[in-house]
Amino acid sequence: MVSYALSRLTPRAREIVQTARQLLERDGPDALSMRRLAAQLGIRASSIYEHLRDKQELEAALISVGFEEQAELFAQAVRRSDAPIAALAAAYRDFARRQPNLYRLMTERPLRRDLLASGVEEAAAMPLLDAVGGDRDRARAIWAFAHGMAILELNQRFPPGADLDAAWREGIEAFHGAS
Amino acid sequence: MVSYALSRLTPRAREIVQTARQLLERDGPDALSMRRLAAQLGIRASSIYEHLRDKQELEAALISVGFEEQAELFAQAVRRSDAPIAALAAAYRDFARRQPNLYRLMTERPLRRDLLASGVEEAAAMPLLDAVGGDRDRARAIWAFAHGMAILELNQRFPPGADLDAAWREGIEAFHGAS
DNA sequence: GGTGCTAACCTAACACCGTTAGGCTCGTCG
DNA sequence: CGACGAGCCTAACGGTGTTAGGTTAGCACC
Repeated sequence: MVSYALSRLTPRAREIVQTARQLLERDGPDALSMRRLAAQLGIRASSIYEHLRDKQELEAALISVGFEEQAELFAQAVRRSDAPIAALAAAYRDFARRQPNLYRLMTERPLRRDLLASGVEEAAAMPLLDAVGGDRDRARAIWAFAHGMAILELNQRFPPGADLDAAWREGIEAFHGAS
Repeated sequence: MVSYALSRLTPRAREIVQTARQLLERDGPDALSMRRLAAQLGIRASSIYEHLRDKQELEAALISVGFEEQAELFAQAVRRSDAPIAALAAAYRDFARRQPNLYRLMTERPLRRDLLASGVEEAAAMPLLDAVGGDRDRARAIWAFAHGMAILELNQRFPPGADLDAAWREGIEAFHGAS
Protein backbone atom coordinates (compact mmCIF):
# COMPACT_ATOMS: atom_id res chain seq x y z
CA MET A 1 0.00 0.00 0.00
CA VAL A 2 1.77 3.09 -1.28
CA SER A 3 1.11 6.60 -0.04
CA TYR A 4 -0.92 8.80 -2.34
CA ALA A 5 0.88 11.85 -1.04
CA LEU A 6 4.27 10.36 -1.91
CA SER A 7 3.12 9.03 -5.26
CA ARG A 8 2.68 12.59 -6.46
CA LEU A 9 6.40 13.26 -6.05
CA THR A 10 9.26 12.31 -8.36
CA PRO A 11 11.09 9.12 -7.37
CA ARG A 12 14.08 11.03 -6.03
CA ALA A 13 11.89 13.41 -4.03
CA ARG A 14 10.14 10.37 -2.58
CA GLU A 15 13.45 8.94 -1.41
CA ILE A 16 14.36 12.25 0.18
CA VAL A 17 11.08 12.46 2.06
CA GLN A 18 11.41 8.90 3.30
CA THR A 19 14.95 9.55 4.48
CA ALA A 20 13.76 12.72 6.17
CA ARG A 21 11.15 10.76 8.05
CA GLN A 22 13.68 8.26 9.36
CA LEU A 23 16.03 11.07 10.31
CA LEU A 24 13.29 12.99 12.11
CA GLU A 25 12.02 10.03 14.07
CA ARG A 26 15.45 8.62 14.86
CA ASP A 27 17.43 11.75 15.72
CA GLY A 28 14.77 14.27 16.71
CA PRO A 29 13.46 17.54 15.31
CA ASP A 30 16.82 19.33 15.31
CA ALA A 31 18.22 16.67 13.03
CA LEU A 32 15.73 17.60 10.33
CA SER A 33 17.93 20.23 8.71
CA MET A 34 18.58 20.42 5.00
CA ARG A 35 22.30 19.86 5.57
CA ARG A 36 21.92 16.89 7.84
CA LEU A 37 19.31 15.38 5.59
CA ALA A 38 21.61 15.86 2.61
CA ALA A 39 24.50 14.28 4.50
CA GLN A 40 22.33 11.27 5.25
CA LEU A 41 21.63 11.02 1.51
CA GLY A 42 25.29 11.45 0.58
CA ILE A 43 24.71 14.76 -1.23
CA ARG A 44 24.89 18.49 -0.48
CA ALA A 45 22.04 20.51 0.95
CA SER A 46 21.63 22.63 -2.15
CA SER A 47 20.95 19.53 -4.24
CA ILE A 48 17.75 18.86 -2.32
CA TYR A 49 16.29 21.98 -3.87
CA GLU A 50 16.35 20.25 -7.25
CA HIS A 51 13.66 17.91 -5.91
CA LEU A 52 11.69 19.89 -3.37
CA ARG A 53 10.92 23.59 -3.48
CA ASP A 54 11.99 24.26 0.10
CA LYS A 55 11.86 22.95 3.64
CA GLN A 56 8.19 23.79 3.99
CA GLU A 57 7.38 21.51 1.09
CA LEU A 58 9.44 18.74 2.66
CA GLU A 59 7.57 19.15 5.94
CA ALA A 60 4.23 19.28 4.16
CA ALA A 61 5.03 15.96 2.50
CA LEU A 62 5.88 14.41 5.86
CA ILE A 63 2.69 15.81 7.37
CA SER A 64 0.61 14.48 4.48
CA VAL A 65 2.00 11.00 5.02
CA GLY A 66 1.23 11.33 8.71
CA PHE A 67 -2.39 12.22 8.02
CA GLU A 68 -2.74 9.30 5.65
CA GLU A 69 -1.46 6.90 8.25
CA GLN A 70 -3.73 8.39 10.88
CA ALA A 71 -6.73 8.01 8.58
CA GLU A 72 -5.93 4.36 8.07
CA LEU A 73 -5.30 3.66 11.76
CA PHE A 74 -8.40 5.48 12.93
CA ALA A 75 -10.63 3.75 10.39
CA GLN A 76 -9.29 0.39 11.53
CA ALA A 77 -9.78 1.25 15.19
CA VAL A 78 -13.44 2.04 14.66
CA ARG A 79 -13.95 -1.03 12.51
CA ARG A 80 -12.56 -3.31 15.19
CA SER A 81 -14.40 -1.95 18.19
CA ASP A 82 -17.94 -1.31 19.35
CA ALA A 83 -16.81 1.54 21.63
CA PRO A 84 -15.63 3.79 18.84
CA ILE A 85 -14.68 6.83 20.89
CA ALA A 86 -12.53 4.86 23.30
CA ALA A 87 -10.97 2.99 20.39
CA LEU A 88 -10.21 6.23 18.56
CA ALA A 89 -8.68 7.75 21.67
CA ALA A 90 -6.43 4.75 22.10
CA ALA A 91 -5.40 4.84 18.44
CA TYR A 92 -4.76 8.58 18.62
CA ARG A 93 -2.55 8.25 21.68
CA ASP A 94 -0.77 5.33 20.12
CA PHE A 95 0.06 7.22 16.97
CA ALA A 96 1.47 10.14 18.94
CA ARG A 97 3.62 7.91 21.14
CA ARG A 98 4.94 5.78 18.33
CA GLN A 99 6.01 8.73 16.19
CA PRO A 100 6.36 11.61 18.60
CA ASN A 101 8.44 13.80 16.35
CA LEU A 102 6.16 13.39 13.36
CA TYR A 103 3.16 14.06 15.59
CA ARG A 104 4.76 17.26 16.86
CA LEU A 105 5.59 18.34 13.34
CA MET A 106 1.97 17.70 12.34
CA THR A 107 0.48 19.78 15.13
CA GLU A 108 2.90 22.36 16.44
CA ARG A 109 2.32 25.07 13.86
CA PRO A 110 -0.35 26.46 11.57
CA LEU A 111 -0.88 24.10 8.65
CA ARG A 112 0.16 25.09 5.16
CA ARG A 113 -2.93 23.42 3.73
CA ASP A 114 -2.06 24.57 0.21
CA LEU A 115 1.04 22.37 0.35
CA LEU A 116 -0.74 19.30 1.71
CA ALA A 117 -1.92 16.38 -0.40
CA SER A 118 -5.57 17.17 -0.91
CA GLY A 119 -8.08 15.46 1.32
CA VAL A 120 -5.66 13.90 3.80
CA GLU A 121 -6.56 16.20 6.67
CA GLU A 122 -10.29 15.52 6.21
CA ALA A 123 -9.68 11.78 5.84
CA ALA A 124 -7.95 11.66 9.21
CA ALA A 125 -10.84 13.54 10.82
CA MET A 126 -13.66 11.45 9.31
CA PRO A 127 -13.65 8.43 11.64
CA LEU A 128 -14.21 10.63 14.70
CA LEU A 129 -16.85 12.72 12.98
CA ASP A 130 -18.68 9.53 12.07
CA ALA A 131 -18.33 8.17 15.60
CA VAL A 132 -20.19 11.17 17.04
CA GLY A 133 -22.91 11.00 14.41
CA GLY A 134 -21.72 14.05 12.52
CA ASP A 135 -21.79 16.44 15.50
CA ARG A 136 -18.92 18.73 14.57
CA ASP A 137 -18.79 20.63 17.86
CA ARG A 138 -18.56 17.40 19.80
CA ALA A 139 -15.94 16.01 17.44
CA ARG A 140 -13.84 19.16 17.88
CA ALA A 141 -14.11 19.02 21.66
CA ILE A 142 -13.04 15.38 21.72
CA TRP A 143 -10.20 16.05 19.30
CA ALA A 144 -9.02 18.92 21.49
CA PHE A 145 -9.03 16.66 24.54
CA ALA A 146 -7.12 13.94 22.73
CA HIS A 147 -4.58 16.35 21.26
CA GLY A 148 -4.14 18.04 24.63
CA MET A 149 -3.49 14.74 26.36
CA ALA A 150 -1.15 13.54 23.62
CA ILE A 151 0.97 16.66 23.31
CA LEU A 152 1.15 17.33 27.04
CA GLU A 153 2.31 13.75 27.50
CA LEU A 154 4.92 14.04 24.74
CA ASN A 155 6.14 17.31 26.19
CA GLN A 156 6.29 15.83 29.66
CA ARG A 157 4.02 18.44 31.09
CA PHE A 158 2.31 16.12 33.55
CA PRO A 159 4.12 15.39 36.82
CA PRO A 160 6.41 12.33 36.70
CA GLY A 161 4.14 9.96 38.59
CA ALA A 162 0.88 11.05 36.93
CA ASP A 163 -1.58 8.29 36.04
CA LEU A 164 -2.25 9.25 32.44
CA ASP A 165 -4.35 6.19 31.72
CA ALA A 166 -6.73 7.44 34.39
CA ALA A 167 -6.82 10.94 32.92
CA TRP A 168 -7.58 9.51 29.46
CA ARG A 169 -10.36 7.40 30.95
CA GLU A 170 -11.76 10.42 32.74
CA GLY A 171 -12.03 12.33 29.47
CA ILE A 172 -13.42 9.43 27.47
CA GLU A 173 -16.11 8.84 30.07
CA ALA A 174 -16.98 12.52 30.16
CA PHE A 175 -17.49 12.57 26.41
CA HIS A 176 -19.43 9.37 26.39
CA GLY A 177 -22.75 10.73 27.62
CA ALA A 178 -25.29 12.32 25.27
CA SER A 179 -24.66 15.91 24.28
CA MET B 1 2.20 44.32 41.88
CA VAL B 2 5.64 43.17 40.87
CA SER B 3 6.50 39.69 39.61
CA TYR B 4 8.30 37.43 42.01
CA ALA B 5 10.02 35.70 39.12
CA LEU B 6 11.38 39.01 37.83
CA SER B 7 12.32 40.30 41.26
CA ARG B 8 14.94 37.58 41.50
CA LEU B 9 16.82 39.03 38.54
CA THR B 10 19.21 41.99 38.48
CA PRO B 11 17.59 45.24 37.33
CA ARG B 12 19.22 45.09 33.92
CA ALA B 13 18.18 41.47 33.42
CA ARG B 14 14.65 42.49 34.33
CA GLU B 15 14.64 45.17 31.64
CA ILE B 16 15.90 42.66 29.11
CA VAL B 17 13.18 40.15 29.95
CA GLN B 18 10.49 42.81 29.76
CA THR B 19 11.77 44.01 26.40
CA ALA B 20 11.86 40.38 25.23
CA ARG B 21 8.24 39.97 26.16
CA GLN B 22 7.16 43.01 24.18
CA LEU B 23 9.23 41.87 21.22
CA LEU B 24 7.80 38.36 21.36
CA GLU B 25 4.21 39.46 21.57
CA ARG B 26 4.52 42.28 19.05
CA ASP B 27 6.68 40.69 16.35
CA GLY B 28 6.16 36.96 16.81
CA PRO B 29 8.33 34.03 17.88
CA ASP B 30 10.95 34.49 15.15
CA ALA B 31 11.64 37.98 16.45
CA LEU B 32 12.78 36.57 19.78
CA SER B 33 16.41 36.18 18.78
CA MET B 34 19.31 37.36 20.86
CA ARG B 35 20.42 39.71 18.09
CA ARG B 36 17.03 41.27 17.52
CA LEU B 37 16.43 41.59 21.23
CA ALA B 38 19.79 43.28 21.64
CA ALA B 39 19.02 45.66 18.78
CA GLN B 40 15.77 46.59 20.47
CA LEU B 41 17.80 47.37 23.60
CA GLY B 42 20.44 49.33 21.67
CA ILE B 43 23.23 46.91 22.50
CA ARG B 44 24.95 43.87 20.89
CA ALA B 45 23.74 40.32 21.32
CA SER B 46 26.83 39.23 23.21
CA SER B 47 26.15 41.80 25.90
CA ILE B 48 22.95 40.04 26.89
CA TYR B 49 25.06 37.18 28.18
CA GLU B 50 26.36 39.46 30.92
CA HIS B 51 22.87 39.43 32.40
CA LEU B 52 21.32 36.09 31.47
CA ARG B 53 23.10 32.80 31.10
CA ASP B 54 21.62 31.93 27.72
CA LYS B 55 18.44 31.95 25.67
CA GLN B 56 16.92 29.15 27.71
CA GLU B 57 17.18 31.23 30.83
CA LEU B 58 15.55 34.16 29.06
CA GLU B 59 12.70 31.92 27.94
CA ALA B 60 12.35 30.40 31.39
CA ALA B 61 11.97 33.89 32.85
CA LEU B 62 9.24 34.69 30.32
CA ILE B 63 7.49 31.43 31.08
CA SER B 64 7.69 32.04 34.83
CA VAL B 65 6.02 35.41 34.38
CA GLY B 66 3.35 33.76 32.25
CA PHE B 67 2.59 31.20 34.96
CA GLU B 68 2.37 33.92 37.59
CA GLU B 69 -0.12 35.84 35.52
CA GLN B 70 -2.14 32.71 34.85
CA ALA B 71 -2.24 31.91 38.56
CA GLU B 72 -3.57 35.36 39.30
CA LEU B 73 -6.15 35.30 36.49
CA PHE B 74 -7.39 31.82 37.30
CA ALA B 75 -7.73 32.57 41.00
CA GLN B 76 -9.76 35.67 40.16
CA ALA B 77 -11.96 33.76 37.73
CA VAL B 78 -12.91 31.22 40.37
CA ARG B 79 -13.47 33.90 42.97
CA ARG B 80 -15.90 35.78 40.75
CA SER B 81 -18.00 32.90 39.56
CA ASP B 82 -20.11 30.10 40.97
CA ALA B 83 -19.49 27.91 37.91
CA PRO B 84 -15.76 27.53 38.49
CA ILE B 85 -14.98 25.17 35.64
CA ALA B 86 -16.68 27.30 33.03
CA ALA B 87 -15.03 30.39 34.48
CA LEU B 88 -11.61 28.76 34.42
CA ALA B 89 -12.10 27.61 30.84
CA ALA B 90 -13.01 31.14 29.79
CA ALA B 91 -10.02 32.59 31.62
CA TYR B 92 -7.71 29.98 30.12
CA ARG B 93 -8.88 30.70 26.58
CA ASP B 94 -8.65 34.40 27.22
CA PHE B 95 -5.06 34.19 28.38
CA ALA B 96 -4.06 32.21 25.31
CA ARG B 97 -5.77 34.58 22.90
CA ARG B 98 -4.44 37.72 24.50
CA GLN B 99 -0.82 36.57 24.52
CA PRO B 100 -0.66 33.87 21.88
CA ASN B 101 3.09 33.90 21.48
CA LEU B 102 3.77 33.73 25.19
CA TYR B 103 1.22 30.93 25.48
CA ARG B 104 2.94 29.00 22.71
CA LEU B 105 6.32 29.53 24.33
CA MET B 106 4.89 28.25 27.62
CA THR B 107 3.48 25.05 26.15
CA GLU B 108 5.22 24.05 22.96
CA ARG B 109 8.20 22.26 24.48
CA PRO B 110 9.23 20.26 27.50
CA LEU B 111 9.60 22.58 30.50
CA ARG B 112 12.99 23.33 31.98
CA ARG B 113 11.53 23.24 35.46
CA ASP B 114 14.97 23.74 37.03
CA LEU B 115 15.12 27.19 35.41
CA LEU B 116 11.62 28.24 36.43
CA ALA B 117 10.81 30.41 39.42
CA SER B 118 9.87 27.86 42.03
CA GLY B 119 6.20 27.18 42.61
CA VAL B 120 4.81 29.14 39.67
CA GLU B 121 3.75 26.09 37.70
CA GLU B 122 1.89 24.65 40.68
CA ALA B 123 0.31 28.01 41.49
CA ALA B 124 -1.17 28.20 38.00
CA ALA B 125 -2.57 24.68 38.36
CA MET B 126 -4.10 25.12 41.82
CA PRO B 127 -7.37 26.87 40.97
CA LEU B 128 -8.46 24.05 38.67
CA LEU B 129 -7.37 21.35 41.11
CA ASP B 130 -9.45 23.07 43.78
CA ALA B 131 -12.41 23.41 41.44
CA VAL B 132 -12.57 19.64 40.92
CA GLY B 133 -12.22 18.91 44.60
CA GLY B 134 -8.65 17.68 44.35
CA ASP B 135 -9.34 15.00 41.73
CA ARG B 136 -6.04 15.06 39.85
CA ASP B 137 -7.11 12.80 36.99
CA ARG B 138 -10.13 14.95 36.32
CA ALA B 139 -8.08 18.14 36.53
CA ARG B 140 -5.59 16.74 34.03
CA ALA B 141 -8.33 15.73 31.62
CA ILE B 142 -9.92 19.17 31.79
CA TRP B 143 -6.56 20.87 31.40
CA ALA B 144 -5.84 18.72 28.33
CA PHE B 145 -9.16 19.70 26.81
CA ALA B 146 -8.57 23.39 27.47
CA HIS B 147 -5.01 23.31 26.17
CA GLY B 148 -6.11 21.37 23.10
CA MET B 149 -8.82 23.87 22.30
CA ALA B 150 -6.54 26.84 22.95
CA ILE B 151 -3.55 25.66 20.95
CA LEU B 152 -5.59 24.30 18.06
CA GLU B 153 -7.36 27.64 17.88
CA LEU B 154 -4.10 29.59 17.98
CA ASN B 155 -2.64 27.34 15.31
CA GLN B 156 -5.73 27.72 13.18
CA ARG B 157 -6.33 24.03 13.04
CA PHE B 158 -10.10 24.23 13.08
CA PRO B 159 -11.87 24.99 9.78
CA PRO B 160 -12.38 28.71 9.12
CA GLY B 161 -16.08 28.80 9.93
CA ALA B 162 -15.92 26.51 12.98
CA ASP B 163 -18.04 27.54 15.96
CA LEU B 164 -15.43 27.32 18.67
CA ASP B 165 -17.67 28.71 21.36
CA ALA B 166 -19.89 25.70 20.76
CA ALA B 167 -16.97 23.28 20.96
CA TRP B 168 -15.81 24.86 24.25
CA ARG B 169 -19.36 24.56 25.61
CA GLU B 170 -19.49 20.93 24.53
CA GLY B 171 -16.35 20.14 26.51
CA ILE B 172 -17.31 22.14 29.57
CA GLU B 173 -20.68 20.41 29.71
CA ALA B 174 -19.09 17.01 29.29
CA PHE B 175 -16.78 17.63 32.23
CA HIS B 176 -19.50 19.07 34.38
CA GLY B 177 -21.15 15.80 35.41
CA ALA B 178 -19.91 13.76 38.37
CA SER B 179 -16.92 11.55 37.72
C1' DG C 1 29.03 10.38 -34.48
C1' DG C 2 27.61 14.85 -33.04
C1' DT C 3 24.03 17.93 -30.89
C1' DG C 4 20.96 19.30 -27.57
C1' DC C 5 18.35 18.40 -23.41
C1' DT C 6 17.57 16.96 -18.81
C1' DA C 7 18.54 15.14 -14.25
C1' DA C 8 21.44 15.33 -10.62
C1' DC C 9 24.92 16.87 -8.56
C1' DC C 10 28.55 20.51 -7.20
C1' DT C 11 30.99 25.02 -4.97
C1' DA C 12 30.51 29.44 -3.13
C1' DA C 13 28.12 32.68 -1.07
C1' DC C 14 24.42 35.43 1.71
C1' DA C 15 22.07 36.62 5.81
C1' DC C 16 20.68 34.91 9.77
C1' DC C 17 21.13 32.12 14.37
C1' DG C 18 23.22 31.12 19.53
C1' DT C 19 27.35 31.49 21.80
C1' DT C 20 32.24 32.42 23.46
C1' DA C 21 36.83 34.73 24.03
C1' DG C 22 39.02 38.61 24.94
C1' DG C 23 39.36 43.65 25.39
C1' DC C 24 37.76 48.47 26.49
C1' DT C 25 35.63 52.18 29.43
C1' DC C 26 33.60 53.75 32.98
C1' DG C 27 32.20 54.79 38.11
C1' DT C 28 32.85 53.52 42.85
C1' DC C 29 35.25 52.32 46.95
C1' DG C 30 39.19 51.67 49.94
C1' DC D 1 45.98 56.52 43.37
C1' DG D 2 44.77 51.68 42.53
C1' DA D 3 41.76 47.91 42.21
C1' DC D 4 37.52 46.14 40.88
C1' DG D 5 33.33 45.18 38.71
C1' DA D 6 29.52 46.43 35.67
C1' DG D 7 28.48 46.95 31.12
C1' DC D 8 29.50 47.22 26.83
C1' DC D 9 32.33 46.11 22.57
C1' DT D 10 34.58 43.38 18.24
C1' DA D 11 35.62 39.15 16.17
C1' DA D 12 34.94 34.73 15.55
C1' DC D 13 32.94 29.68 15.35
C1' DG D 14 29.79 26.47 13.71
C1' DG D 15 25.25 26.03 12.66
C1' DT D 16 20.72 27.29 9.79
C1' DG D 17 17.76 27.92 5.03
C1' DT D 18 18.46 29.34 0.50
C1' DT D 19 20.21 30.99 -4.17
C1' DA D 20 23.31 31.65 -8.25
C1' DG D 21 25.88 29.61 -11.35
C1' DG D 22 28.66 25.69 -13.07
C1' DT D 23 29.75 20.62 -14.09
C1' DT D 24 28.86 15.90 -15.49
C1' DA D 25 26.48 11.81 -17.30
C1' DG D 26 23.03 9.71 -19.94
C1' DC D 27 19.68 9.62 -23.48
C1' DA D 28 16.99 11.01 -27.84
C1' DC D 29 17.32 12.49 -32.38
C1' DC D 30 19.24 13.87 -36.89
